[in-house]
Amino acid sequence: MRPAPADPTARPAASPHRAAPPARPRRPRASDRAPSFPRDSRLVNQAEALRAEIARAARALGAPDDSTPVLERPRDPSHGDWATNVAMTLAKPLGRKPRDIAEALLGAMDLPSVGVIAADIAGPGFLNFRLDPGFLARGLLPMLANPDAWGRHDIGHGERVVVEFVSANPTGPLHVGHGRQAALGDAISTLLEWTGWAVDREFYYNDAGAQIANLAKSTQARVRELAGQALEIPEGGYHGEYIREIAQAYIAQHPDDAAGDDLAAMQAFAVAALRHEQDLDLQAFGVKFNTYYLESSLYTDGRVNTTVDALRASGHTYEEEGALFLRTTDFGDDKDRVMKKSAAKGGDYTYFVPDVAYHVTKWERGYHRAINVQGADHHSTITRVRAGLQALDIGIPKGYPDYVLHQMVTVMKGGEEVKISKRAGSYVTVRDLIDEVGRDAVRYFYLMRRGDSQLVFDIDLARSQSEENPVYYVQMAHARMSGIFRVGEIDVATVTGEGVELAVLSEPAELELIKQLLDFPSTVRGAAENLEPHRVAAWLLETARAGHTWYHKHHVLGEPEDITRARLVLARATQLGLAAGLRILGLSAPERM
RNA sequence: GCGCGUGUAGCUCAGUUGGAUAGAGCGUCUGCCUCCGGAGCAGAAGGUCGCAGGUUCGAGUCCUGCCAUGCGCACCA
Repeated sequence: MRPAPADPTARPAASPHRAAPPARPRRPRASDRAPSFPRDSRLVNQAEALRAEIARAARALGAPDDSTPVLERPRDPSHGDWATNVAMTLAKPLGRKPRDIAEALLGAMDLPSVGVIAADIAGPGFLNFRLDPGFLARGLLPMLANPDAWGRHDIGHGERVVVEFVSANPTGPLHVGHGRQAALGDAISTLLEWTGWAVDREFYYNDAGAQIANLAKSTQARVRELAGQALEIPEGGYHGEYIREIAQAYIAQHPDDAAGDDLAAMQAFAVAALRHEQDLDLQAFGVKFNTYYLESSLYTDGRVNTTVDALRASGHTYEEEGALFLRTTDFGDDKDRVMKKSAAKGGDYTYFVPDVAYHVTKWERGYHRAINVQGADHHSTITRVRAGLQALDIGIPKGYPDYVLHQMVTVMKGGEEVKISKRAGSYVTVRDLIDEVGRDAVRYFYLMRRGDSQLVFDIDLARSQSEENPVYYVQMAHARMSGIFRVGEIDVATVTGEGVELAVLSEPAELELIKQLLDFPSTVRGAAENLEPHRVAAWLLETARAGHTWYHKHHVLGEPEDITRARLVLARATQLGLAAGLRILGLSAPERM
């Protein structure tokens, strides 16, 4: 069992005691994004260079300084490598026809300096650019020179953010919904790290309250059953097989209480056993948390009481029929919520009160951004927790914390829905999935869809080792690229691209692959800003496809030397790109399969 | 009834923050195996983007109203 709770002072905040810090926007929005164009020569890639040049020309024509040229890769290759719609968007502010503006822009741009070899005006005013192949391929060089930096951004400026996920009650093994949270939370955390945030992954244990009491009574029922009494699992208790195992272990270690009279001891024992079990589940899944926070500690250290007192003082509470209410309707809820039950109902605090106290600690621990990953069935907590934080009026911004909700998971096997697990009884566990299909496949399947669509986990597909399984398809692409260096006995460290004529990478499949790889940084950025790891999964699949296509069509080894040298650069870049994407999602990048 | 989601190819899903002829995988059909790994590749068919309005140069994407569907709406957590 871990020492609990996480020591809030273990990692000093930047300024934990600053009074009422300025509110931070919850997340960058399109409208917040500074239309900044790098003006130095160390541009991230060609796209940025081209964008900057378009912006420069646009300003020269009198466009407002904050106009942001949108650059995109046309679906139709005949439209060039990059296209922009600035001429259309500038039509109104400049009071000119889009096509006229497009023409003027072309005249004002220094095309060769950004690698453009052909540009034309199409349709209502699109500007299409075709890049010099060699110029395009040189965009891969920074990747080879510094693989660890490729795709990273500094959006967070090192600010601290806490991502809370899984946060299961220690009342049973983790179920498939927790698994989705684990995969999502871990990938979102990694994405935030890649974009310049100082991330802490936190697990909040609901180890207090009614569910834990139920756990204790369920354990007691099993202990007594083992002592020869009739089994009487209490209402709302836990029926899973694992409770019996815990009871057996309890009796073995507490021979003096074979009758099951010490409820407190059984509770402590069961919680410890299940926390250990959940740790093993997470270990099997490869998810690590920096901090664990125990709900029970909020009671023992007085934070719950402090929070309740502060809420009372805020004037947003009232008593009715012996219960204490928080007037959450002051903050957009549709009805007020009970904070403290009436004496007749036991007089306990309802669950969201410690939750509010807990989120106060997040703020006080210096996290001015907090993200909670939860199942959609916990949706109703959002309004309550936020209302509580607002009622306290201690400078916490309105949208704090941020929530990423995911929809339910159903598991399919043999064309039928799987609903039960042997050990847990009433639900399928993460461990069941990992045992069936392996960690990598579980992670990928969890992450390949948007969180807010329901997920059907197809065990048969996930365990199939063929091209129809996207995990194998992606990992195979990486293994193939690795295989080139293995077979050619080439040390990848020698593949730097320096002095290599990359213009020979002119085959359509090569250009396609290069452009796909160059998309990686913006994919990472978009995925991080929107907290949507599935974008990386989609990128991986497309990149793998482009890689397989290229690999099949063109040989790297055994070609004329200049071609081999250039293609080794592309193979290395593909290998690195795939490995980076896989790493973000928490998957391995095997060298051979 | 109210709140939050979701409705896109036969199936499972993307859709670059409003762009050009809506994409991918699987499935189906047609081809291709002496190759750095065929655990692969090339191609084809397949769509009134739930329905109806609206906003504008332009809508799968934004707005409104319906329809279907998932979750939630406790002095449970």
